[in-house]
Amino acid sequence: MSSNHTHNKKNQTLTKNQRIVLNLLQDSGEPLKAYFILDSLKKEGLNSPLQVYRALDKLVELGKIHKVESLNSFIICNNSNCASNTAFTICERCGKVKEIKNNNLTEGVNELVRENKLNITRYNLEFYVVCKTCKIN
Amino acid sequence: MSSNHTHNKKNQTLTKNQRIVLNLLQDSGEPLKAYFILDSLKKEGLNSPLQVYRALDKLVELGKIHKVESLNSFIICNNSNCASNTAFTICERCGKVKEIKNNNLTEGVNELVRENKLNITRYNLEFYVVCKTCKIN
DNA sequence: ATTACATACGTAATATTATAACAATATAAA
DNA sequence: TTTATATTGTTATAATATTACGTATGTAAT
Ligand SMILES: [Zn+2]
Ligand SMILES: [Zn+2]
Ligand SMILES: [Zn+2]
Ligand SMILES: [Zn+2]
Repeated sequence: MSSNHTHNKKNQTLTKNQRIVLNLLQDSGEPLKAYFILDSLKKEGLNSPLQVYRALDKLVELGKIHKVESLNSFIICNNSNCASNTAFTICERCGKVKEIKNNNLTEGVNELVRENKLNITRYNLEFYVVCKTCKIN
Repeated sequence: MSSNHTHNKKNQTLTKNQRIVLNLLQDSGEPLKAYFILDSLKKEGLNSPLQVYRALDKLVELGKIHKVESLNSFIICNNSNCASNTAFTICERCGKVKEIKNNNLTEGVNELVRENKLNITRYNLEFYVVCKTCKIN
């Protein structure tokens, strides 16, 4: 069923619950809310919020997903190695979220952190935008 | 009672509920949670969550306070004119929150936004740190 | 094999954070 | 004054997240 087979390689160390939650986020690509995940995975055997939250916590810890704080949502990591540092653009009109990849912005932030001697352990940056699609309309 | 008199000048356009919520945040200086604010202001006549949330919403809109998204908390604006752009450091050990003022960092972020041609309407930056006090211990 | 330890699981209950819906009142324009 | 807009008060409810408790499973040391 579904697309489990496409992800087995990467997710082999995960438990069943962690795997099915990750797969859902992977297949969606959008930020999803915990209770939406719960509803979506009832058929896979998830019955309680805690099962979802525990899986989400673990996946966040592993850096495989991120929490979009201002949306109370979780999204698949679109980056190979952002560890616990995250940067997103969030469209104010359509809600579309994009993880900002290894580009000038994240490099620049690192520089700023160095310059300002901030003893940063991690950061979460949320940029609210009007995306290209919404700009046209 | 309390310290209303010290803030009247600034807060004259505000309604009663907005004023007492703002005063509490002003006097505290720390991020406070909505239900803590509610409990604290029962004696001032606030009875329901909605009264607090409505005041908070308005104050955020006016830029007088900010929401610290990852803490579900609200903090007085420590800056004259950050409008809707915010940047905080949050100590991972003691929870202390500082709003980053008009310094290299915020200027640098603005520059990055320009360089990357991001069509930003506003941003919220949360830097997790170990503060000086916690670093020593 | 047995013990100890850490991690994960399942379930129920509860806590925390936030909004919907509706009637009333105040404030500001027109 | 009439009309529109914003704010209030109250009750109920929705949405988000954690505590508590007992069980199971895997791993490593004895
Ligand atoms: Zn990522
Ligand atoms: Zn959009
Ligand atoms: Zn501010
Ligand atoms: Zn600290």
